[in-house]
Amino acid sequence: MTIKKCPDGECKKQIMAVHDAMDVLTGKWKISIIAVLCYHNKRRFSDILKDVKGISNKMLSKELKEMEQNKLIKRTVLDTQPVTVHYELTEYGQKLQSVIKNLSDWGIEHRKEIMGK
Amino acid sequence: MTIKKCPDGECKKQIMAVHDAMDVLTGKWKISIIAVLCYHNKRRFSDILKDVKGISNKMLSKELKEMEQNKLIKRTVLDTQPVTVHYELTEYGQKLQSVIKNLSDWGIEHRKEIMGK
DNA sequence: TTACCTGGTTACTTAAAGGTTACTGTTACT
DNA sequence: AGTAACAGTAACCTTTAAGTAACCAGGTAA
Repeated sequence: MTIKKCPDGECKKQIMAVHDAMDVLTGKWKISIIAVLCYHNKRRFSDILKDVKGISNKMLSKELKEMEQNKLIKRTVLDTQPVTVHYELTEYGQKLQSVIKNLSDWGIEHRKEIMGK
Repeated sequence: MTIKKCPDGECKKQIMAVHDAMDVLTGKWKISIIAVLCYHNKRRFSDILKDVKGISNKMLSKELKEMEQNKLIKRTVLDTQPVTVHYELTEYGQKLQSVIKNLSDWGIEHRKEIMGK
């Protein structure tokens, strides 16, 4: 990567786009939820509640709703005895994985840098 | 990218690393500040204040301080008439650019996806 | 009938992030 | 003497994010 001067306006678009992406990833829980859904392709509400340590049902419900609106996950209601609900990453949501990998790689380097290498 | 099952513990490390990276990038202003410092290699406090629209001196001061602690930027006090201070990305901070590029690319796709393609 | 499971919602409270305004100290200009 | 630029600080207030606890509806099983 080289430092490139933005041809006027380009910079702002890029900053907007980064913020769009960040909106989807920020908060205390979203990344953990995405990770769970990477690991177990399909997962029920109460399972995710157990997988993501510390999250409350309120927060989980809220985050899942947001992520569904953002088309990152798909919600499926199953016609079982006590109704169960499946959540899974959409094909599109799975594209986040490379973004997350990238962040994670930098984060690992960062920790080394700060903690003293 | 394929969905890979984490060999136990790997997942948690990755999630931690992503959160480490996010800590550095979240908040309303940090990405804009980094962008400004990408564009003009060196920049004074009052200039950044003008470049980043809407930021207050309090916030700018706070964010710059944090970013300096995280070794992303370098602060240089110049011995001029009214003292001026230069801020610039460290070599290490410049590595964030590929991360930001990645986020931005996904963000652009995301906006298309949500707004209706 | 009472109690429990699932997947939530609602109301209330606390903690963190961010905004606003005013102020400091230094030098220089008029 | 008064004002202005620079790089911040401090005090105070508002907004947003998150936590806690109770509750609800539909169905099951004892």
